[in-house]
Amino acid sequence: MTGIPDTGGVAALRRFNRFYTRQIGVLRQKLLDTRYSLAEARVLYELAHREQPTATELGQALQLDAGYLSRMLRGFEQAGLLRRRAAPEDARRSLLSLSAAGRKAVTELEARSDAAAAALLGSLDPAQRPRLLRAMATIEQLLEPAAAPPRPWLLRDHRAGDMGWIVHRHGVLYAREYGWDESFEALVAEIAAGFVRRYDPAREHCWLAEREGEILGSVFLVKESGTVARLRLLLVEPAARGLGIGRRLVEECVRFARRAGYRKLTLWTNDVLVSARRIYEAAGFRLVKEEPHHSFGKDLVGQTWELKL
Amino acid sequence: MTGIPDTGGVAALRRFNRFYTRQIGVLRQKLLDTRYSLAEARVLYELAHREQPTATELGQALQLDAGYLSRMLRGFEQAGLLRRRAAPEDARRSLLSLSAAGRKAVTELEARSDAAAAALLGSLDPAQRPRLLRAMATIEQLLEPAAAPPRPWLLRDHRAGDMGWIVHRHGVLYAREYGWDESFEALVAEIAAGFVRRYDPAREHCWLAEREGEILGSVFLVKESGTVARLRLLLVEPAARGLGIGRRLVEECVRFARRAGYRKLTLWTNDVLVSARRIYEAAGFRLVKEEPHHSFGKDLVGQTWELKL
DNA sequence: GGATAAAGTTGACTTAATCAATCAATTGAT
DNA sequence: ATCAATTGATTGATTAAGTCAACTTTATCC
Repeated sequence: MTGIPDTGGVAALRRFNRFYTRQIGVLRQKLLDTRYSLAEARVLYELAHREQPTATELGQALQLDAGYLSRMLRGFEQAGLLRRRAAPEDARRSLLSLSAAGRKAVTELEARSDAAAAALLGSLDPAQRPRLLRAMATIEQLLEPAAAPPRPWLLRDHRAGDMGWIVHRHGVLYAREYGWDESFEALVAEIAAGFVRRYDPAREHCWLAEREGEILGSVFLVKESGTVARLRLLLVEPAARGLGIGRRLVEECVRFARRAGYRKLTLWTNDVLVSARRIYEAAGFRLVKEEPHHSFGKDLVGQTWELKL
Repeated sequence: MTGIPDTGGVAALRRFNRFYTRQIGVLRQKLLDTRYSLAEARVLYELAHREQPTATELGQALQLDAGYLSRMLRGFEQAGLLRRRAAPEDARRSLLSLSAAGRKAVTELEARSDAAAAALLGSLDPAQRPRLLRAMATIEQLLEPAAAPPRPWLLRDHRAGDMGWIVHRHGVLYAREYGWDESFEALVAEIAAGFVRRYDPAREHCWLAEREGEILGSVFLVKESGTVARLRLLLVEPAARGLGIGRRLVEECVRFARRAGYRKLTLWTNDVLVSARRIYEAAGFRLVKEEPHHSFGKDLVGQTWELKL
């Protein structure tokens, strides 16, 4: 029965659909005391956000009947909201664009929608707002990955809770991807605790990659000796791989190490971590030592990589 | 400008509303090749899921015009889907209930909705389904806390990633609620790592309270000596307080300690943690020692509590 | 150059939804 | 006990929303 989800999931999904149908109904009410219907408002919105669309284009985007849309557009034109221009290369089509009055109407509608959305958000505990927005982004992303807007990520320094998060994700991901046992998570916890205990801001650093409050990756740079720095615990979330986050984190370490006056940057990893290997190679690291060991419940081959600074 | 959220949030919320309007439109299409409109389908659904409702009750629940609903109900009655019975205590009202044919119609509609929902879920990577459902539950909960269905929680043993999670939440919550610095998070990391390193399953345990994959609380019971056990790192998420999770976690420790043959259960806490104190008192712990100390960037009063087993 | 298709329009129509008026039963105040 | 006010439900009248099919014009493909 693969592909058939459990009944609980179906029921929950349907409940959410009923819930959000009501929710949208409530928001629609706020639109309805304008002179535009929901369909009209959506057409106006699309007109404002597209470059000279054709009627067919709008109809497909909004799943509207061509005849219905045709009349609606004529109405807009008569009301002075819309201008049509024959398409130069195809006289059957008209290129649609809003007039100044049309743009004004859209602006008013947008203001209303903004106000309704802001009211909804405003009614929430500020601490909960990011949770709501993140949940919405998750749903969009899962249901329509292609259309979801690109979300930028950035680097930041560590703060309360980050050490635990790093331990958590190392524990989960290495168990899932390589079957490593709990002793690895314990090791990461010890390293993270040691970092905080002996943290020397001038010579050590921790970076986290974050996207809308969600941590996507992390790395440590710690002092090994006066001239040698060590890169540790490079991690990128599976969902965020391929965005160049790993490369960026390593670059940041190299730059910091240079500036802090280290002569050499070293790191220890294992041969199974192939995508990390590629990042180290690209950053100029050289493999200087390999030796088998038994750790974390597995037979592994440890590798030492170095970069002259 | 408190209460006015940032524009980014408003834009994201509106985008989600547009997105889900389309989403619901797509699902509606699947309903539309039955002989019932969306409004009719919703009325039938409510009829099936309520005990002898009145027309007004339905109208309020679904925000339908009384006249529109009245005609719709007459239609259902003529089609043999609906039976009305005069309310014994108020002859103006009729109690509505589905006939066998009505229940059959609802069953068919439900099957369609189930199929549409299952198809949507089925198109997803199985690993992502819980993420979708959790995101939906989050939205429901945030936007309509009262109506969201109660979600049961349960206790489980620890597994990969849990130690890190526990460190993470301690770090975040004690920083936020009490302003403790990073050395506390480091201490928790050391304790968690030590637990894993020296774990003795017969005499030690870790419990986590979980709700739909989300961790709500945790506690450790560790060996102090042959006859003394120590309760450590009791934590309950702010969003889950008041559900009795803390009490349950402590009870579990006490039960385990008794069964493992310990003579005494001890714990160390700080006087600022007042709600934890109440839990310990209720479980029968006695405060045996208090002493001021300076830790985690604060002046605190440490407390030792004990329970004879 | 003729068949075919696409973009858009129009007429005819059905369904959905709203509003106001109405009626009967009930409630509450005196 | 009586009567105004309220409530539950229905009906008539009307408007808005949406669909379907026929049709015109222009473009495309052999």
